[in-house]
Amino acid sequence: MDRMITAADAPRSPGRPRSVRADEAIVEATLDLISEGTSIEALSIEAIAGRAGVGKATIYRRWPGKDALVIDALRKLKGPPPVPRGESVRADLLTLLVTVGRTPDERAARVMPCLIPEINRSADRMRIWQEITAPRRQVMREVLQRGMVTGELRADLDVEVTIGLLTGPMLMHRMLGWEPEVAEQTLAERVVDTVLAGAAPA
Amino acid sequence: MDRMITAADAPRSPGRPRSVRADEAIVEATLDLISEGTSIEALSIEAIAGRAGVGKATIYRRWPGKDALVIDALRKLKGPPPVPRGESVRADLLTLLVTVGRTPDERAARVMPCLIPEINRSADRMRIWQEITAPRRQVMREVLQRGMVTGELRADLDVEVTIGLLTGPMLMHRMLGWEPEVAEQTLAERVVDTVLAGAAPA
DNA sequence: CACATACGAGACGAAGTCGTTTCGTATTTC
DNA sequence: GAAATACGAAACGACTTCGTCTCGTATGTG
Repeated sequence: MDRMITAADAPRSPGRPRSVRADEAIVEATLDLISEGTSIEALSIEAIAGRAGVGKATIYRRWPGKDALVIDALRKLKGPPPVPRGESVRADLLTLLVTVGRTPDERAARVMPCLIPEINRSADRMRIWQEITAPRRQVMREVLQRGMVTGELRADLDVEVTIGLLTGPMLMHRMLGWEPEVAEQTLAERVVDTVLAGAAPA
Repeated sequence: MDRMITAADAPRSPGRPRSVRADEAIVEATLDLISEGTSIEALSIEAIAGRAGVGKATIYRRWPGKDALVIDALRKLKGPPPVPRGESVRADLLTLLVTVGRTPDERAARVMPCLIPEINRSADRMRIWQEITAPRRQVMREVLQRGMVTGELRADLDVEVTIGLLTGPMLMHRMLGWEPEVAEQTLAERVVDTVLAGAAPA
């Protein structure tokens, strides 16, 4: 994967050092533009430079092209996965569900839908996506496995599919406008409770 | 919504009539390009004309611009929702799930992910999306309600959320590469059975 | 201080796209 | 046969973006 040459790098060479301020301004401008609706394909270096208040050369000095810059910017967007409090499985799942498709950064919710076409354009990018989202799935997996041990969940639960059952509707809600009138907290509760109860008669 | 002026229109005026062959070639070329990964924003009239073997003027004679053409092309892509056979709720749900994100046209599965950013760019487009997908959700809703009557499903089932539980994982699978190693038929069975059984202990 | 490098700004030619218009030709009605 | 309209092809001027390069200036190391 392409890596930028940051202000932090460089073996203390002579001359003026790279501006950390420019580093951040470029990445921020990139994320802003994407989150405002500019598709990655239509994203231009000119626009990024203009938004960042930076010369184009300053960008090309750091990244070989648009794609490498975008990948670096998206890496910056991700935060650590949320840590559930561990009280009950139901409460932990609720905590995780309301953050599906979110990160600490408010722009993430708007950026994510824009990435789906990119993901589907190459197996390589889909792999990158899997790596980024894996830690979050792992957290949910551990909560479910804990529930199977404590008896809060059935012992023969299909854990992987259950992750999909919980996550899928939340993603649909956020990315496809499913059930737009229902608040996220309410939807999360209904999803968890319906998954727990099952559709078959008691 | 903008409408094209088709070969079928025109009150039998004199002069050479519009070529139906060109109509179809333009729409087909548009769908081909989108399904091959060209984002809608990056889609060019030039490329469509070239692919269709048609002059640009022939396109501008029918549609006012790119957006109107794309909307018309997507309309052509949709087919009627599948009709479940009505044997058992479980079998009907399986039938519906394997067609989630599909239509009779093979390209639909590749086109759909490309539309998500467009949907999220305006409330108007999200509404159009809802209208297109509503009939399919309605079919699943009826299957679930039938199951509540026959006793195959619990009487107090949250129908809307259950639709999301069933559909969401299949969409994740298709659009985000979730569980890429699992076959669709197998995944559909596991999803249905896990939803039916529920996660809580028996 | 001398030197090296980065900075923002912008000029550069090449390429692509836009929507319109003009070709010469083809097809249909009256 | 005359008139009307559509056809594919291509040229038009205006615009945007590309990646490179050159300005004059700023900020570091030695």
